Amino acid sequence: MRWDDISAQTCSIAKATSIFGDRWTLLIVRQLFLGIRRFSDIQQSLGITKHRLTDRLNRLIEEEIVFKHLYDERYNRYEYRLTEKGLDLYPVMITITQWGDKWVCDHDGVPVEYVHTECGEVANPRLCCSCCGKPLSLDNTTLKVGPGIVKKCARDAMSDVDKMLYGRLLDQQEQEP
Amino acid sequence: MRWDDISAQTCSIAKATSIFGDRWTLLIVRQLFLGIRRFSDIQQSLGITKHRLTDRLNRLIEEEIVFKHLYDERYNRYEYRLTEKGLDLYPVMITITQWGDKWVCDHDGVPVEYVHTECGEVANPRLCCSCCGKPLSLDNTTLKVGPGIVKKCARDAMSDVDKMLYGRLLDQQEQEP
DNA sequence: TTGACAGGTTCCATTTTGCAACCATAATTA
DNA sequence: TAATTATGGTTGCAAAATGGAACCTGTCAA
Repeated sequence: MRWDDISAQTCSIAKATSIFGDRWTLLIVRQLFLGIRRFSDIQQSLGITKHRLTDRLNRLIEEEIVFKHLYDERYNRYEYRLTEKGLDLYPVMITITQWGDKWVCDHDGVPVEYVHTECGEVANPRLCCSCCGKPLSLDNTTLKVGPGIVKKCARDAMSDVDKMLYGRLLDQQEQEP
Repeated sequence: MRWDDISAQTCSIAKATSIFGDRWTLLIVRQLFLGIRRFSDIQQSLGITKHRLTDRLNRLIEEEIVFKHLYDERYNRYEYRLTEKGLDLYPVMITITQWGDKWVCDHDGVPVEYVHTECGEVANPRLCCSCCGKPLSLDNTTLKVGPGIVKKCARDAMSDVDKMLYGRLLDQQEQEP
């Protein structure tokens, strides 16, 4: 499978991977969240080559995750900022951080903590059900095929990849309607 | 910066990126979550070459995210399963899926939905404060340096990368104790 | 006028990936 | 019994992505 074909898949993780599945992109986004926005600051703080950084930033701009903001008209200087689509990656950054904090952290402990300003406490974010508010886990959730697959199935437009990925789920749901 | 140096950083996102920052690893983990566990099934369903899949699975085993499980003694056949460390990636998978569903989904709609079995509804998972239970967002959270940085700072052991990343946060907190 | 800085681009070597062929073991079929 | 198939790989080479260093352009500051 070629790289372009991955982004063409129905799966949202595949599409996200086609954007972030490389050495640098997620780290660049992290810098932007931390307020490191200028080309040279990002470049030096990451130790990425200018070449690669130019490339990745352009990709992020193409994907409308980042935009260039003129912060100094006299000098014609730009900084890179997250769009709404980019800012929406906040939960992803948080869950990755938490996984890393738990499993790959060094003995000194967690490097940063999230504070919930409304209650003033360290937040320790966790995923909850938007309906009843209770915490979600692997044990109390199941997967269900959504409209994206149901529609494709109805008009016989499922790709081979889709069939392998979601076929089992579809079969289950057809048996117990 | 070389690839090995990235995993040596204090930042949890950097460490996670050093594991998942490639074309395939996250997609392999997705297959495992979906119950696609055998070498040839993963290989065919992803369109990854055997070569690469061997490589990535071994890396995941090294990182103790995946382990080999003998499922047929007669044939000496193994399947790949997620360890606790691997299963703990569930929130990451969910938040990435949600981001993808919102921003890069095709017009047919969401491919899969998460159902909360306790309340029976589609879950639409969101991050909440473990202390007060209220939803978290970029607007109601702030970052604070944790023990990992405080300790390194105290014994003057912050790397240059750490200083650039967390220096600003540290300064802020020293000013307003 | 010289130097420095921000923000790149160009060129080439190195590393990572993709593709195809091959291999070993065990089971199944002819 | 011999040939074929399935699983789970390994090997070798070409193609693509990445890293490193040098170079370029526009602006300002000394």
